[in-house]
Amino acid sequence: MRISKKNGKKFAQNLINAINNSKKNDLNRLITALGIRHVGSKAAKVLAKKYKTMDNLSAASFESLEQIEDIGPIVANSITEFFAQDQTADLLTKLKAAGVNMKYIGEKLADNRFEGKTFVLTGTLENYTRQEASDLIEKFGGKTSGTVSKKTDYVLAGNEAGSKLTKAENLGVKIITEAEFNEMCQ
DNA sequence: AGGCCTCGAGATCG
DNA sequence: CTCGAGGCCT
Repeated sequence: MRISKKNGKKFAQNLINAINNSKKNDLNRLITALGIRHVGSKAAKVLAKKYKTMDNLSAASFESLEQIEDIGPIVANSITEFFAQDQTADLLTKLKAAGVNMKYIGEKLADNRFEGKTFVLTGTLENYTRQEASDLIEKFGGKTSGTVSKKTDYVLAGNEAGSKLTKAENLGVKIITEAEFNEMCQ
């Protein structure tokens, strides 16, 4: 499957973003920006960690991909088809020539205080962007998700929190304020 | 069946 | 940003 007209606009925008952010780029961000079907930020992270470099990923076999946790046959197929395209190879060559980082940067603190904990963010935070809060949680070994379920450990609620807050209350999920979150990160 | 990621669309805000 | 629909994985 080639890149359709429908996806062209998004593709171009993602490409621009990838280039602009290249200074602090980690591999997972670049993978996300490629706009591979069924591969968003979560899957990109898993792929970056597994293959370490874009070269390794582009050469990955269907069998190899399918064995990865959370990656099934549909997603694996989507990835191999993407890298089989001539224009993908051209694109990667150009990005490389432009100095875009193609390697995984494994950064993790020794502090795993949030190990095994799942957070859901809702509302607007005062001192963090969503991205920063999310990065912070991950550096402490925790995870962030988009939907509240009984598996959620904490819902970090900022101002103007939405329906996730109600759902958290119904499920009896622990709700924390930004101030409480700060204390947990001290 | 359950969980949640991905993606598109419509409100939000600087 | 938030939400809902759709789809993938276990």
